[in-house]
Amino acid sequence: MTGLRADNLPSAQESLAQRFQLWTSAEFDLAHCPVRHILDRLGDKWTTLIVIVLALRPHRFSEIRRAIPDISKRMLTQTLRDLERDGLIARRVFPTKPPSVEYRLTAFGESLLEPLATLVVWAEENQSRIAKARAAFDAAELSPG
Amino acid sequence: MTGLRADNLPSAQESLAQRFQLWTSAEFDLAHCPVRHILDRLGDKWTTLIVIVLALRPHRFSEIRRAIPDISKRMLTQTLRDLERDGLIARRVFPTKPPSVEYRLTAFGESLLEPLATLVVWAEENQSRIAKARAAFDAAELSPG
DNA sequence: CCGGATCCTAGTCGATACTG
DNA sequence: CAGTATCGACTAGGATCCGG
Repeated sequence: MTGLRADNLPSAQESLAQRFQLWTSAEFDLAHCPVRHILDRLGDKWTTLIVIVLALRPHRFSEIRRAIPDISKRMLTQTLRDLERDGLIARRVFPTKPPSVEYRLTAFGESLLEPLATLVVWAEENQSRIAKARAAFDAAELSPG
Repeated sequence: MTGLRADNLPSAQESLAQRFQLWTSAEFDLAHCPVRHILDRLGDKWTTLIVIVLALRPHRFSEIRRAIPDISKRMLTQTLRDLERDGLIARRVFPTKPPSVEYRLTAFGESLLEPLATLVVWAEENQSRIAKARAAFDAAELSPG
């Protein structure tokens, strides 16, 4: 407790730091932590977007492409398969002609929505602040040369 | 409202879907959305880990390296600079000899902790479930093939 | 001790063409 | 419509050497 920097932190944040503490303790191998794999996956270029699109309602393959215009078929296929593999989305084929395939979040996938929304909301609320910080930083780098 | 798939969603999740709905509306350009840049940054290989380490207390450069054994100097330097540029961490140089440099979260950086923790906790709680889903999926791929 | 500069490899992703 | 296969560009990131 005393080892933590709790000077100006509300107590909620302090317990949060303790939570991370467990996480970084020696018995926990940060280098090979399975949580890292999950975060890597979530952090990849398309996963989050696709999950958000499917959060609205089930979509067909082409619908997702239209919703995310700059994704290629290749990446869409691949990311959908990864998400299916992880049990976050379900794939359902209708034997129509031409065939159609529907993707939807599983209940498990829906459980990810709330944590994800927390982060997205933070990003939304702070994007201008980050943009300003970047501009200020870049400007400061040039003047004192 | 009726367009949403609210069949088996608790109402909290429903409003969450509506939140995403705004986000994906036509006026909002998903392809060039600034939020994507932020999530990309957060999702990169090292950012999250470094933020978590600094959440515990300020660290010196070498301390962070020890906390995250498999990061290279190159990537640590680069990621720290990016985080500083975004205003999430502060860099302080002590003119000792040899010099030492301390990194700590800014107040802004601390505001990221809670959303981040939400996601990390989810990942922690569900890692075994994902591992099982992957194993099942991979097994199913081989047998009917 | 901190970290910049350079070189180089390995994985990632987009474009294109093709299948069922 | 919903993919698969192949190729080539791009880049993240590790190794190494060097400077303050």
